[in-house]
Amino acid sequence: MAGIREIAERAGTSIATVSRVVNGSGYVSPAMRAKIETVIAELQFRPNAGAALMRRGKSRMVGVLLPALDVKFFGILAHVIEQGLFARGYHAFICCSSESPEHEAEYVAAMLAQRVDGVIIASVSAESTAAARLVAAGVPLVAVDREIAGAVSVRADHYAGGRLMADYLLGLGHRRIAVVGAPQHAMPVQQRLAGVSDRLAEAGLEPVAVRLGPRHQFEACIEVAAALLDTGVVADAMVGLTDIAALGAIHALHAKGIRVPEDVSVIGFDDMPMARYVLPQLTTVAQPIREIGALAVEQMIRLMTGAALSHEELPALSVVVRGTTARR
Amino acid sequence: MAGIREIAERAGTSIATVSRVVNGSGYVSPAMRAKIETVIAELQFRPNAGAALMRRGKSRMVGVLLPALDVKFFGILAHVIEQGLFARGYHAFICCSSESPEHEAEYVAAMLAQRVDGVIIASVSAESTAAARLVAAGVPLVAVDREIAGAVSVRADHYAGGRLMADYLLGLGHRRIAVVGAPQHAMPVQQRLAGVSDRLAEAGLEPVAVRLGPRHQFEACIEVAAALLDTGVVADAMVGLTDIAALGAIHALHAKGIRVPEDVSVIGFDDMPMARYVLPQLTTVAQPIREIGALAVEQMIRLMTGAALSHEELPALSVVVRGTTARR
DNA sequence: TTGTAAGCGTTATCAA
DNA sequence: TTGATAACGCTTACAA
Repeated sequence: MAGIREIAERAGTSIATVSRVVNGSGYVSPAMRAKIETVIAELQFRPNAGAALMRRGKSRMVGVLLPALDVKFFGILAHVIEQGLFARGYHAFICCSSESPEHEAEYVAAMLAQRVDGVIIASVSAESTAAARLVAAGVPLVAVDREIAGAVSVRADHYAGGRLMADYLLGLGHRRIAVVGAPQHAMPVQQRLAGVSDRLAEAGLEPVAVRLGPRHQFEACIEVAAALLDTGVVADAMVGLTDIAALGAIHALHAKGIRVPEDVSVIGFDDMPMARYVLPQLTTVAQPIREIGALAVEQMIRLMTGAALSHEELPALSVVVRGTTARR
Repeated sequence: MAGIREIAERAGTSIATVSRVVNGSGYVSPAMRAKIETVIAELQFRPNAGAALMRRGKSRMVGVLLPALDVKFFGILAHVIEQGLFARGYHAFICCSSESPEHEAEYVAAMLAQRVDGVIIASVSAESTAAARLVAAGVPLVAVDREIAGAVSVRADHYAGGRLMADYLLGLGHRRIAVVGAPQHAMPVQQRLAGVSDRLAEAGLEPVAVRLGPRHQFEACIEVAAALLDTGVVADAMVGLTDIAALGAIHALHAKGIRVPEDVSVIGFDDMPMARYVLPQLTTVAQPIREIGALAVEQMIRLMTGAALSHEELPALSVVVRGTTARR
């Protein structure tokens, strides 16, 4: 496999000049550049990232650690982050831990070995040591959608979002409000729940029922909502702490012959594409996920370049009114 | 930053032995191993992947090139492939081209520079040169969901799937069948369409209307279906060449006050989670996406290890009957 | 504008 | 079971 040395020989120049051409650094005369580029193409030269990394000590790569890729939220996040990083001249090293600590540990080791310039980490399980190891290694760290000790954090104000959901339902005249959600251990979910409860308390109310499931999966969410309904509680509105949970509630309601929104209003959270798939379309609180991803990249760049962190506020959450809510 | 040399010094041994411990290769006495591991932990030693790559010439990494990560199909695929690769001792280098040739070219270069042991490439735009460059570089290549010259291909039989859709509708007594889909340039979509048309032809029929949109996005799909409906064609069943397209058809139908499945039956293709979100839930042809991902990994392993390729048949496609189809 | 030369941190071969 | 040593291919001062 042709190396820089062979290129230099054939082009009648030195390896230093070839390196300059390959990296676009330093001065090279147009004639020389053209000649070298020709030889590079001829010999199908492919630079060796290992050698470059060894010399440079850094890789212009940013690790992106996510718990899953088959979950829409993370898929979108990965996409936005990749775009942002690319635009700034960095490559994304996307890793998904698949909820497995073993995977996670191995990918963290791989990132460290790869000498990534930083890591953007999205809501990994609480008992994971990934963040700690990264911090210990002195790698710039940006947490997305959760807080991590020693790391900059970028996330929506889930508590405010919870208040918003309750507020909107209250404004519609609903008083008997039930809440369903999952996964129960997720911090954002708990914060939204707290927001809902607090806002209701201010109105002298409390949820008529709360039910959180362990798994954030459609079928499981339907079951959680069905179980709640089976207790016989009477609600005139239901809060889904995520869009999936709201969709689960709608299906559970439907199975019982209860109409949405005529009998019961339903509101979700996230505004993922799925919110628009149901009929009627789901009213939900939109989470500015793309802005979150973009801001995470921006903070990472600042961290890596030593610039001051921005204290920019996240775009506000907002209720997207669609068809599953109605005045009481 | 501590290197293997320093570790050796502090442990009172040679770098060769340290290397053996780090890589778990060769013989090292338990006592020596313990001592070295202690020092490694103390100094927070992190191996340098660049140096290792330079020496070894390969990275035990497999590139995974996808057009997007925020599309459910690819998210699931990436997830399955990552899992399979991990289980075989390889790391996945997941790259998404974001539909941009520029991104794609750069990631291909990065993969080449990284000396990946192989690349699994999923349906990238036809005019991309990615596959060609990879083939030229002699990198083992497995194409998923599309065919690429010079590469092993793993994909569902979309043509058969198309026939299956038509077949099922025909069996229900439908005769006036319209077809909508997107993106029109995608080979799988065209193959499904061919399957539908051929099966109808065997029954002496042809689609009452066909409409393909350029973008596979929910809103765009609704518009495509609405435009088809606006022409005034009378159909008693609609085929969505993807689940999204089918969902778009349902929404367009709904907007016109046409009931599903009472007035018009709708069938989709893929069986993504979204098929279950709508009410009634979508009847669709299930694509064995997880098996496809797993098989792609298996073929890649065989390619890399020089084993014979398997000629295993893909699990058959099947109609998942849910609520959007009814007897005429 | 181009060339010289000194490593970078490993792995693997061979010898002990 | 361990050690010495020679690459691996590149970047980057510094010199010319």
